Amino acid sequence: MELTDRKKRILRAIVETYIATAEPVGSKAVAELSGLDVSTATIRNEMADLTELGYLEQPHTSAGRIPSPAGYRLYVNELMDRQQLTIQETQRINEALNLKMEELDRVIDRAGKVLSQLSDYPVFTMSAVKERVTVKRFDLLMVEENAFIAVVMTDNSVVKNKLIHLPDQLSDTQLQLLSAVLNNSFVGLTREEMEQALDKMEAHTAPAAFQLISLVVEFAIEVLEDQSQQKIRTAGITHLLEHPEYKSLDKAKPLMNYLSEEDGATSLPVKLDEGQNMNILIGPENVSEALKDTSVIMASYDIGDNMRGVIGVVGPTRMDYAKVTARLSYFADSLTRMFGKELPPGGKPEE
Amino acid sequence: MELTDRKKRILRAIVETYIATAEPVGSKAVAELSGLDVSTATIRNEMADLTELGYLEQPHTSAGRIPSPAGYRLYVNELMDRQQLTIQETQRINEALNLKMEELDRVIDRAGKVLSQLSDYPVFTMSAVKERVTVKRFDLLMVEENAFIAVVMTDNSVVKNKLIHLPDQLSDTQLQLLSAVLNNSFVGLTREEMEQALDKMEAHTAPAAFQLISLVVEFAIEVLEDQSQQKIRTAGITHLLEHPEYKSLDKAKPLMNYLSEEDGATSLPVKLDEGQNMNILIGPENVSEALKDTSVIMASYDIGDNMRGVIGVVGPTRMDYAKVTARLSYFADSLTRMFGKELPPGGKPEE
DNA sequence: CTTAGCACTCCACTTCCCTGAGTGCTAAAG
DNA sequence: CTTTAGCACTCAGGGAAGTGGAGTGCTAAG
Repeated sequence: MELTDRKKRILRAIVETYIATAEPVGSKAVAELSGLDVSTATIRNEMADLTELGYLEQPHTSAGRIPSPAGYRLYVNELMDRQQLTIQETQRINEALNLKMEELDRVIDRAGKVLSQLSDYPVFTMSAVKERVTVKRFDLLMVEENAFIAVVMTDNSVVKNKLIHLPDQLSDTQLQLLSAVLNNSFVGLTREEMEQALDKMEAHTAPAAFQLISLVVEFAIEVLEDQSQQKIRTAGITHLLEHPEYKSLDKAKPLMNYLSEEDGATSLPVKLDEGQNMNILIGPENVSEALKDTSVIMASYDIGDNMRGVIGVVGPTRMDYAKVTARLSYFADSLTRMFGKELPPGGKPEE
Repeated sequence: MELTDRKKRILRAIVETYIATAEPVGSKAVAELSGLDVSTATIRNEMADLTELGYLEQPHTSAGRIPSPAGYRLYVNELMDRQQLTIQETQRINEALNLKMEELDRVIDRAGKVLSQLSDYPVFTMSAVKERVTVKRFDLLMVEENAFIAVVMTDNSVVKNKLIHLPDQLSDTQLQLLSAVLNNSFVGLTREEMEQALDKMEAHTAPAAFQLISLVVEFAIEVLEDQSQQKIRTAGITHLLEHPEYKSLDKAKPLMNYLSEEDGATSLPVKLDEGQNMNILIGPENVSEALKDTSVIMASYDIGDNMRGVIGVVGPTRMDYAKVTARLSYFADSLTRMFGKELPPGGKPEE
């Protein structure tokens, strides 16, 4: 059954006041704020209906109402105004992103921090993943007789290096030979394939040579592992403490721990279906126990080469959805615009 | 004036019980715990003396006593037992450090985390600095016609690379030429010297070539900057919340913010005089306002090549100094042993 | 269907009191 | 001169009781 327009306006007024004040909303407040020209008694009747329908909750008999998760859901789906960003905010974002166009990771880290400041909530970022990452080429650079630098470049254009010390001396020719072996046998392989190839090679290779090869290949494997790992970082956890629902430490502590422990954050619900680029999880919709009273808003950004990342905001269910989604989507779009292919026209902040 | 032995035992008992319980200590508790066979009245007299001398404080008339900063100072200087680590703990530390002997930064990061878990306090780490860092050599690797990898190796054996895209195509010969210029003119220079050399070169070099050179040199400058910067990281800030002095959020928030904002942490009092390898700052001895009710224990570790880092623990003045110093010094020693030259015999965990 | 009125509920806050741990002082004992 | 016992005093913390007020649900009238 569809709600009447008046019920919607009442629900909306309740959600928004509750978001702003964090306190149960009574019929009087609704009468004033909803813009409806009816008495509090009428409002009370409507509120009783809405409670009946499961959109509102009552902490105790004589308190006002607060939105239920279903109420929030309805709000974000239908009722919410899409907020605009101020010019200062867009500037701030742009500065944060443009800043020297450093490495991807660092830009995203910084993006997380700024977003956290703008939204007053903690933010998590997940750097992009690709299904199949392989090594594109190996380079070896002699440094001293017993040390060289191994440079590994992956097919998503990440370059990593490592200084490798050797027990024995090594000639230039040997190094070139090594380079040839590596580039012939280990290019284009994924991590697992490399491990297999290495195992197979062990049988018919001289131990000394094999040791040398595996030194470099193991480094390459590490690099690939690192690439395919979903690295989740969080920023601005302390913002939690600013919100009244985390005034009691007993409430704040578990969530803060969950977010600050890497392991915890790893299980963040960073599923984002293909095509969809913004997702809101309200309270109990979260799988993880620690997030039961928490909402998560996340957006994805596209990076070239099949890569995709997620950036998201964590806050109490009474989170300012309108404000956060506006900022978040602008961020995600900016990241996409910055790293990825062209954005289809229309994907601008003014949604 | 020297304190009598009995006064010292009483002070010590008070400090230790207060550390354990976080509550003012009364004469009765002292009588039982100090091991002295005297009445509470005698203890009271002594405690009155100690208060007079400034070693103890009284939150209000009829509460027990708590140690003053001077009392803590005396405790850490003279009274404190040097704690031993359990075997499990040393194992834990060793695992954390050995783990794959990754990059310096990561090892230290991880060390910070484990230390924070072991001590239940937040930990900060500062990576090492060297006075004069220069580039030891440049290497350039062609990737495509319009892109190459620049590899920069500094004299403290740090290797960084960057993928550089070009507007135009570049031949192998040109690349070799570029490499020669770089290795001839910019090796052995510090950041500032490089900037000067680059300026001077601009006058008598073809614009196209100069642009190419400066692309790489600017990257090298970034690398050096990065090296000479004191990078401070913190770990385990949420541990603060476990301690009763930060039960009220008003207390916890400023300190947490101070620690989690990079800028704030930068001003941490990481001075450590040469030769000294453990330092304790108690409450008001800290310069920064946010640390006034906070103690900082820090230890330095040596890394080869004139480099030195600091790792430290932040906690309430009522922090378990004995426990923390034991763990901290073992950590610092392990880091030194791992990266640096041999430790002089005797620098073992047992003080 | 809307509204005014009214009795009722219950949280949040204040006030008050009380308890108990701890103190300082004094006077006696060693 | 030091130690001890005794005692009156202080004060934070916690519970009990009381109160105000916001909000509700119901009823009856417009």
